Amino acid sequence: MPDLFSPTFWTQPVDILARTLIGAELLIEGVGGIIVETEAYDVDDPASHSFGGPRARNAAMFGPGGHAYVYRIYGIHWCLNLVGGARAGGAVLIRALEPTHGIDVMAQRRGLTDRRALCSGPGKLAQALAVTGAFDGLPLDRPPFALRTGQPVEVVAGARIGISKAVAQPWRFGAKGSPYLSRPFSRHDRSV
DNA sequence: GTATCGATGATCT
DNA sequence: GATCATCGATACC
Repeated sequence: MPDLFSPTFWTQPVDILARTLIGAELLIEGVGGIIVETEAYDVDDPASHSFGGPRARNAAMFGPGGHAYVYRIYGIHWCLNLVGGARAGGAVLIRALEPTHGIDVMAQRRGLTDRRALCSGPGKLAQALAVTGAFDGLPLDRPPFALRTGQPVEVVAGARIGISKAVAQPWRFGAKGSPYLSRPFSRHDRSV
C-alpha cells in the first residue's frame, strides 16, 4: 500500500486510486472502518458529475486532490467522494466500509444493529459517519478525517452501479468476498 | 433469492 | 419537466 500522504498519491489516474484505496482505513471523528468498495469517476466520463466542466455542485472535484467531494442524491442521501486523479475533475466514490471503529455510534445513527447493514452503500455509510454537505471540499489529511493504509487485499473490478451512461466501464472495485459490499460482484468479474 | 416502487429536492434542460 | 453515482419496504419466486 503506497503512502497516502505522498504528494503524488492523489495524482494517480482515478481507476488506480479507486483500486488502491480498497483496504485503507477511513474514519471521521474516530468513526468508520476499512474501505471495501469504491467507484472511479473521471472528467471525460459521461457518468461523472464533472463531465461538462466545473459547476457550482462539482466545484470540489476541480479543486486539489486529497479533499472530499460530497453531494446529495435523490434529495435524501449524501455521498462521499475522495478527489484525485491525473487531471482535474476526478474522484473516487466511497461505496462501502467494513465497520471497525465506533460501531455503537454508527448503529445509533443508522437505527440498526446489523453490522452488515451499517455501511454497505454510499448513502448508508454517509449516514453512519454523519457526512453532510458541510464536509464538501474539506482536506482528508487532518481531523475530522483520518485516512490510513491497511493490509493488502485481493480486489475485483466490475461495472458501476446506478448509472445510465458509460455502463460498461469496469470502474467499480471491491474487496473480494467481503460481506460488507453494497452488492456482490459477479462471478465473472476479474481480479485486478 | 429478484423485481418494483415511492420518498424527496437539487440540478439541469 | 426530467433526471438522478440511493434506500427500504413490499410483493412475489
